[in-house]
Amino acid sequence: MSTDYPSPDIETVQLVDILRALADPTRLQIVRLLADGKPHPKTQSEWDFELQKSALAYHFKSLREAGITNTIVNGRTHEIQLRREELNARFPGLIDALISSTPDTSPAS
Amino acid sequence: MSTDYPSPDIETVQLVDILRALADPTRLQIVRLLADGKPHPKTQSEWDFELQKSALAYHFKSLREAGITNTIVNGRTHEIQLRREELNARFPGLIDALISSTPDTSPAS
DNA sequence: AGCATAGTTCAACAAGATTTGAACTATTCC
DNA sequence: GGAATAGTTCAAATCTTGTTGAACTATGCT
Repeated sequence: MSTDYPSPDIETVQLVDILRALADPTRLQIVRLLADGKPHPKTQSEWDFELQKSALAYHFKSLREAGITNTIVNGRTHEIQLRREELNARFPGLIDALISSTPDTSPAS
Repeated sequence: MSTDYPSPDIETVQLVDILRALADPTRLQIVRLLADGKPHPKTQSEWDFELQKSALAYHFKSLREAGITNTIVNGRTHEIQLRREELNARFPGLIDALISSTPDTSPAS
């Protein structure tokens, strides 16, 4: 049957919801890895988080529902893709700023 | 006595903490109102949120601790100021993207 | 000193977010 | 059809956030 994974229309997406979705280390990291704009399989082994697959599914769903990603169903595997162009049109500069910023700062030595 | 309101060194500020701080409608709105870079008094009547002063104090503290604002003590009144230049150097384009994006979208009619 | 004003802190509560494991659905392959 | 693979959903447990009201600290004013 039509198992469908709808993302909200970009016009209805609110900034605060984008921020809430990205205000989590796991999801921020996912988005950074999606930065190339290409679809990435949801397959647990592709992501090296120490999380159960149900937790990973929860984060993927959060990102999709916030309007950040699209889901592409491909037989038995699913892929997610950053909605880079749409997000850029709706919130100019935001995604670039998030992705280009250094992932982490090493402690002062 | 020295009642002090320390903000973290900008170099130690992590993006995810900035995002967590801004992932709340009240705090996002505060930051938008601070966009002019000038100090704004914390005085409850200056902000028209429907919140107790303790809740407002909680949000101001969250923003300061996340590294987003500075506190300026001026006798019995306090002011907060967006750390615009420092944030811009640390996370280029981020604050601009947040501030320039439309505050809200009206529901489709 | 005494009082008013500005703001903070604290404990308690309510509401939300995250994780886990188990059960479930959908798809592919033999 | 049956087994394996990929992913979702659900309830339960736990943790984190935001709000309130009351008590408190600090400063200014008379």
